[in-house]
Amino acid sequence: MGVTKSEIFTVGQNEISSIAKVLGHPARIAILEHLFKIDSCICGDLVDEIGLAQPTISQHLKELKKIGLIKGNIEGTSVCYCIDKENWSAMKTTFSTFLDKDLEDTNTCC
Amino acid sequence: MGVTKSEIFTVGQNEISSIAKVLGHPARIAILEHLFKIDSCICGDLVDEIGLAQPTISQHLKELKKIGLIKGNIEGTSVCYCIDKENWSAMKTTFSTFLDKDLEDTNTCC
DNA sequence: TTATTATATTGCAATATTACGATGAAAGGA
DNA sequence: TCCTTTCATCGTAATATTGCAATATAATAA
Repeated sequence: MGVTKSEIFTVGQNEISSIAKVLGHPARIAILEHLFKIDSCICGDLVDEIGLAQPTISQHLKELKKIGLIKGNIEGTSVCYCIDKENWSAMKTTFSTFLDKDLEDTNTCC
Repeated sequence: MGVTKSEIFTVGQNEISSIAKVLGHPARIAILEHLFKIDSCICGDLVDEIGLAQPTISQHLKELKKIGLIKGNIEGTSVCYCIDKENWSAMKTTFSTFLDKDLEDTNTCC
């Protein structure tokens, strides 16, 4: 089927998994790391930097943009992509809350 | 093609994306949350709890086990699955390092 | 206007993922 | 032994993802 049954899960579970899904590709991690590193970017740089074809990079940028982790400003014929720091922080909070679940309990079993 | 070109990315990028990919499904988030909540579990519980067919749950458990986030102990006819806390901590560290990249620089552009 | 540059979109092929019915395997109970 | 319970695996259908060539679009330059 290939279709995730999102409707049977909570909003929170879908939110976390949606973020994780977007982060679940090395090209998108590489893009984000590069954007953090130079703190401003145009798409052409990324094509050279990462080594995938231009349409492929464009597609990955679209995914990152869709969940709001990056934003792009048109500057002449090129586009300046950068991290959306506000959304990045919000995402980090959401994700960290999930990651820190191991701190909440002290029981042990196996 | 559907094939990720892992070889052009760094070990770190592949590591982070691999973890994220596994967390990129709400059923697996739900499983982890449930395991944290009751801190011990058998697979049957998860089938009732989550609402997917038993083979589907089993498949998701396999994915989680493959990257080491959970472990399973056979107990009679059932299996006791639980979080592998050591690996969970290691994963959290890896992931947090990536998430905290926004703290490393102060420049702004867009 | 025409050409150039930079990025987005379309279309498609290859492969991966999700889900589940059917079946298998292993342990315990009757 | 045979049955039941519990979970894993197999096989398969439907859909999603990845990647790229070709093409479209938009802005600027000549």
